[in-house]
Amino acid sequence: MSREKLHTEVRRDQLADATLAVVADHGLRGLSIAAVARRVGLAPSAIYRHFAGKDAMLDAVLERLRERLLGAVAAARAETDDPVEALRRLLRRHMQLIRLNRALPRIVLSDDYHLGHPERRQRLLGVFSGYLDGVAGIIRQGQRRGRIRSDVNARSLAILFLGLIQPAGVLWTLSDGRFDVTGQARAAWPVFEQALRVPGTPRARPARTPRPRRSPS
Amino acid sequence: MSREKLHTEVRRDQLADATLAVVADHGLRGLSIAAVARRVGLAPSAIYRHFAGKDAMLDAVLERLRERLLGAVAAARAETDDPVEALRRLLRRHMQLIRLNRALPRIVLSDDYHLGHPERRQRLLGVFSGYLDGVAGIIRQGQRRGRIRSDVNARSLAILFLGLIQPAGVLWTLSDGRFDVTGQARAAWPVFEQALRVPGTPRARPARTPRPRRSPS
DNA sequence: TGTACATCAGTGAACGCGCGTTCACTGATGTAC
DNA sequence: TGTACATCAGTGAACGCGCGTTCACTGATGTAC
Repeated sequence: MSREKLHTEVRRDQLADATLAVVADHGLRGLSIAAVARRVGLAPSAIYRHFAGKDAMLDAVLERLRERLLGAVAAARAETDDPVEALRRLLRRHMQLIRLNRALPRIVLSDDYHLGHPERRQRLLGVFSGYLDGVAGIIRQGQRRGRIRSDVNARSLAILFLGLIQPAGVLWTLSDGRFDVTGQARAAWPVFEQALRVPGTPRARPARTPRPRRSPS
Repeated sequence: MSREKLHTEVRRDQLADATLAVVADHGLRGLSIAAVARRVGLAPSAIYRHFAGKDAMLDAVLERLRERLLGAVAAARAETDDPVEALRRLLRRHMQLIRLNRALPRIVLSDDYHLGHPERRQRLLGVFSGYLDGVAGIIRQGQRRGRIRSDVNARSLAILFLGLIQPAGVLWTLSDGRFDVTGQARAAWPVFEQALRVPGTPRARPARTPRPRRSPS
């Protein structure tokens, strides 16, 4: 195995990745110090040179997921000025994030991660809040411009947006990747878009950025 | 403690309830034979008079949750003939189910429950499918009657309906009951209703059964 | 450029703990006559 | 209604296992002179 000495910053990164991989393959319950060590070719005791313990390792992993989630929100916002289009892109990005990080739903949805660890639950709630704040921000922008209905508060709509993603993610995980997440997203998006529309507004307003494929209505 | 001898059918029921309670309080990770035994006032070894092992106990618990979930669908269908109203009632019932069975989201969403147990994953997927079939059935009925848009398939809409519930449930669990699930449901429902509407249909068609409160539009 | 020393990422053996499960047993409850 | 026996839900002690963590150690890498 690797056996060679690496600087602790490098190892920490490597170990965080390995942890995500183990969780992706074997779930939180299958996550053990030994499994992570095996994955990078170290003795279990070596882990303690880089993390105070298992808890610290899990904290590092959550931080990593937080960055990626909020990164997706920021990227979607940066790509376009149209709020509705930004949401569509975020949906895409989020689905891709789940497909690439199978550990994401496992950690974010598992109560085992935070039960009995109040500080950790607080942090996880913080990640959710941060994400929802980002989405609500986009929605509020759309409301100010009259593109999105204003009779429902942005936060509730943001949670509804999350509902576009979460069940699909769960089914995808449960079916071991057989469930078609992107297909579901493609089918659900136009429905959500109609739900956002200001009551009385006619059908399709063209988005500011051109769309690649359009599902046949 | 109880110590008295009970017939095994009675004990099995009691133990299944105790298991749900332990999971509600301490999560799947906190679920141990000892904890369940303590809850009903028995010695840990007594459990094995009624279940082959921990796995069998978890199977019984899933069966119980399945009954309650599908029961909610059946009840909602039975109460009204209007498909859209049936969905609204199911939403209510499902939220209540979560509030009363805090173990429900923990078990249904936790990968620890099924990872490494292919048969169990299959069963859990079966519960999901059964629920979604029920919802899709209601939706198809609405589509036939022209109350619900037909340009999106019923299954996708059913998953979207689940999206009304799941994120709320997760936030409720994470926030330890502080998140207002029913409030979210009340806010999200009209949006979902609009999303279902056949494009071009005017605003409010009165439901066949009268509604108690109506959120101010 | 070479030598002496400090630092620090690695190892393997050992620990204590909690947990699921087994087993020989007890004594209350149900049943046959 | 009473007696003898079978059944069966209970007990407590003991087990083996996996896991997180500790600790004395090794030897490679970096640094000071």
